[in-house]
Amino acid sequence: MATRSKLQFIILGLLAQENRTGYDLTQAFTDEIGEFWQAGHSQIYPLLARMQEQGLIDYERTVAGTKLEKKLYHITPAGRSALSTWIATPTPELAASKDEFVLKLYFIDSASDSRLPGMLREQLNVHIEKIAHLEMRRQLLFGSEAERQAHFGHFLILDHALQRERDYKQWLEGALRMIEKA
Amino acid sequence: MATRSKLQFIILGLLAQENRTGYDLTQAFTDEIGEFWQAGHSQIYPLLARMQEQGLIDYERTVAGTKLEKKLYHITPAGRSALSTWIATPTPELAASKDEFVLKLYFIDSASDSRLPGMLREQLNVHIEKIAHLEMRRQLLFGSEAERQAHFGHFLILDHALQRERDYKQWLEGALRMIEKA
DNA sequence: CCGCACATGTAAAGCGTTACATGATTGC
DNA sequence: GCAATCATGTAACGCTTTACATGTGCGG
Repeated sequence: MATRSKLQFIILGLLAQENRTGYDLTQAFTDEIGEFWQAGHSQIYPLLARMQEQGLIDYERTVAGTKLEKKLYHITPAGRSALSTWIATPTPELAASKDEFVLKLYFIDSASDSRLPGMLREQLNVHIEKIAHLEMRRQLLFGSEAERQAHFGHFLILDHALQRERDYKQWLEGALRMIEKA
Repeated sequence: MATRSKLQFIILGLLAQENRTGYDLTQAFTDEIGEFWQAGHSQIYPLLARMQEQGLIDYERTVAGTKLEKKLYHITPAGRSALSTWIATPTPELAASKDEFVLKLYFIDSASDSRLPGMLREQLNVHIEKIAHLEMRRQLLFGSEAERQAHFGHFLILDHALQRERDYKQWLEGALRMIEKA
């Protein structure tokens, strides 16, 4: 029964919001939900074809200009049903975080390892930039109370991402303090 | 050049600590580092063979009882060098977190969605249990200052995992308060 | 007319999970 | 003797990334 990828549900969710082309969906993984999930067009187009065969989605051809064909996909009732079922299904357990930096730390035994300060500071910069980026997006998307109400789930997870990054930053700063004392 | 999986470096790191069989390595992904990374034996055995061909590791056959062969792997100088290079390489960017629960939230638009309270509470339980588990491990592995000093990196990341889970819990509690007010 | 964005695909290679498959050792 | 654990592999399938491949539309 394999991994039953979440990608198809993301696509269903995005198509439930509005009709989109494969290209639009690809863009969404950069702009909208790149924070939470990633996928390239070479994964999306074949999956769209399979989902259409399964009746979860369908498309109509439209033409831009004189020749350029677009397939504008929309969700079917069966697709809506599958999406709804997925959302209602308990989320059993979270996978390991697979954070490469954390993994590297695992193999450093001594607090006085000469590589540690550089590694921690470099990572600190990465997260400081991430925080700035998330704060900007939060302001942009959810500056007003009305927008929070209209996309409450999105607001929640953006808020969560921001908290997580701030926590990560604090942890790195704490680690730096620990090794400085030693 | 493909993804250049991190798994091989984990194996190098584990073999740098002590010599192990494929079976031992598999166990390590349950006991020791299951918190941070996962891998099954069917991924490990073929990779060990490839790494041995590349000269990163080697093994000697040993026999338990009268017949049962074990391959006891050890890291080679080339393997140590590869491990060291990997650790020293800047960690460019973290992948998206791929948290399925967060993904589901993204598709919930309204704070009054009837599924929200149940989803949040269920997830809260998951994380409360995780916190308890991590606190136990922290106590078990790093109850004494000496143990923190001997495996500083491991201590740091366990501490980080714990902080992350506490943060997650607080976020869920905050979300629950928000929807109760509405 | 040039470059960038729009638009859609396929191919190759490796990663990762689940299932299939086999056999020995140890403790009860 | 039987079960749990030790021990090592292969196969099938799907996911994911990178690269290959092609062509249109639009604005300057």
